Amino acid sequence: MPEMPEVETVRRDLHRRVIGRRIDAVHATGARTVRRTSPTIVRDRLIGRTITGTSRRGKYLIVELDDDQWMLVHLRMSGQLILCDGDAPLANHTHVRLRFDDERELRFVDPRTFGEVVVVDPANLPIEAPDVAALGPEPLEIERRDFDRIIRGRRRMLKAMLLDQHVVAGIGNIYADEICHAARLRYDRAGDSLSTRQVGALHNAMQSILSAAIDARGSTLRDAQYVDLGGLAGGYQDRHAVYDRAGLPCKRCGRPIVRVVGAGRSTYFCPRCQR
DNA sequence: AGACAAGCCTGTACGC
DNA sequence: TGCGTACAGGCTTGTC
Repeated sequence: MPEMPEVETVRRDLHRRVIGRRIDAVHATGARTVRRTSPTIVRDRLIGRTITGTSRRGKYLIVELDDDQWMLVHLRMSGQLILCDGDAPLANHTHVRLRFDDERELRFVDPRTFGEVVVVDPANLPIEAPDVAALGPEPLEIERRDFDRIIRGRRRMLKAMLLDQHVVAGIGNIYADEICHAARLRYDRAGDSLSTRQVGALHNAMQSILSAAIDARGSTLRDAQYVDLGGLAGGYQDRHAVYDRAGLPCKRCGRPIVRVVGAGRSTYFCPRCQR
């Protein structure tokens, strides 16, 4: 499940390996993947373009083109970006292929087809990609004071706010649970019940967990949905303190981790460490 | 064989 | 009434 650390890992790989490459051919065969526009539009906007940079907003990967357009990629649950030789065998569920001038290909592979690829004019972002324009601040950039104001100004559950891309952009189910555990706060604490000190701990946990996850090249779970640009797994899953560890001992206190289900999603936490 | 994994949007219902 | 909030449903396929 690619979240911000996984997307950032792919972005950094991409940045090192495709800057300056020209797109000579485009195969956009997965209509659902390019649903925001169409296969024809995606192809026409990409052919002949040279990649000039990369960036990221939340879980959106941004590939910057020489005509100032952006190719936006969202991996959602099962999307993968793979860079390989143009003659490498095609994986199942390959929906978009960009052939570069050096014969390599960037491929978007996505079994569940929740992910998407779209080419937009960033000057028209609120029109062409309103969801991207509406994203909240980056979790590694937001100041403690601003974070405090947002979190403590609402009654909502802590985890719901961490997951809300308008509040802070890039956190998903795995890191939300890990951050709450590191901050020693229950997932269901109401924002306005937290002290300044507790939100400070949350801010610190958010930045340290996400930074450590980026350093470890992200989390690859048993289903191996997330791999990096070269198809390799990340390393942060071995350091998860709570996620997918129901019944296993808490790494801090030794008591069993509990799994609860709310709104159709699993939450893992330690009832002793998190209050 | 069916539960489960989950991001994100939409629609709906609820409580204060 | 209205706002903020919570959650089910929809979309999807591979895995256990």
